[in-house]
Amino acid sequence: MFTKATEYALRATIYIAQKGSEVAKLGIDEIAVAIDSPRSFTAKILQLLSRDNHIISSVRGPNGGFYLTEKAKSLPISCIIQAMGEEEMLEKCVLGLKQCSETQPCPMHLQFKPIRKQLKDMFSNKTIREFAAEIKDGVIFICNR
Amino acid sequence: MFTKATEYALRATIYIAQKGSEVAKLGIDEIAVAIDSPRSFTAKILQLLSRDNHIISSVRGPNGGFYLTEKAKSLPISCIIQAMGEEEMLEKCVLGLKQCSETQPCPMHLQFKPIRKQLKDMFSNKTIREFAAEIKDGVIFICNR
DNA sequence: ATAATAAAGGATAGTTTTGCCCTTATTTAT
DNA sequence: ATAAATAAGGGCAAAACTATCCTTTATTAT
Ligand code: FES
Ligand code: FES
Repeated sequence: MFTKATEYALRATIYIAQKGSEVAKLGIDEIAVAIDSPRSFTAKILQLLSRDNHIISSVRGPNGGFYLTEKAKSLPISCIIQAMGEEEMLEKCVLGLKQCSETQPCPMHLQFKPIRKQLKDMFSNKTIREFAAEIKDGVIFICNR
Repeated sequence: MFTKATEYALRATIYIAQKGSEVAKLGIDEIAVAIDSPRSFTAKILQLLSRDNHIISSVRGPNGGFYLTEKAKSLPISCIIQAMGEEEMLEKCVLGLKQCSETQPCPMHLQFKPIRKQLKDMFSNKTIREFAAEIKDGVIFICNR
């Protein structure tokens, strides 16, 4: 469905939102272990989400690390997908036609459209905070290796 | 959603099912133009669907080409996805956890599962013939460049 | 000030996917 | 038989994706 990079972005952001805070930032090592992802690759992704997209906040130096502001936690999960440049996944034709079109639809369009709509809604209507909250309950996981 | 290879496989198979027959086989050139795909890459894919998976039939030499038997046209579209080795797309965790699990679900599992089910049903319940038939009506397209 | 810490950034390598070209094998038509 | 047509197959190159390593910069604690 998504690239590895986007999967790591989603898992990392949700994990940081759940476990970290401005006064208890999380280091890249802890994050990579927690979400079971390659350390350096994950670092690059967090850099992108932080530097270019301001979804994640980061501070260098001792006691530095990553965290999400309360405002950032209120963003819909779809903003991560956008930041990773995969928003077209939620728009494009399932058969790969140049563009998904109502006037020149592919054979799957009619059935696929409402399903894609549900996906879009799922990513648009729930915030990072809401997804993160579920993990705290202990019946939901961000890693199951 | 799917790789380019699988998109081409789906488009090509549906096109061949609609336009071709045992007495009017389609050449790779016509197919590639019709579905707007790279010729040689598409040839490799048809080879795979033909040689290894017996979804498509092929004959070499003059008047040769590709076609689908009536039996093959009755296969569900999901068999193409399987042949292309992408069946896990319909099973795996949307966040990329090692495995999608009921006992250790990710934060999206509960919402995602029914959506994925609809996708699976769409691919399992409709045959290649049914998707192909829609194109004949002229209001459905397999290429819109 | 200095040293330690942790993210930022740059370079590079490995892998997979996508795409192209050219030769070979098979079938048909003459 | 021979020639022509057409898929099969091998090899390779370009691009995208994934991953690692090392240096630099910023921040904090002492
Ligand atoms: S045209 Fe194919 S999904 Fe809309
Ligand atoms: S565990 Fe993530 S979708 Fe099932």
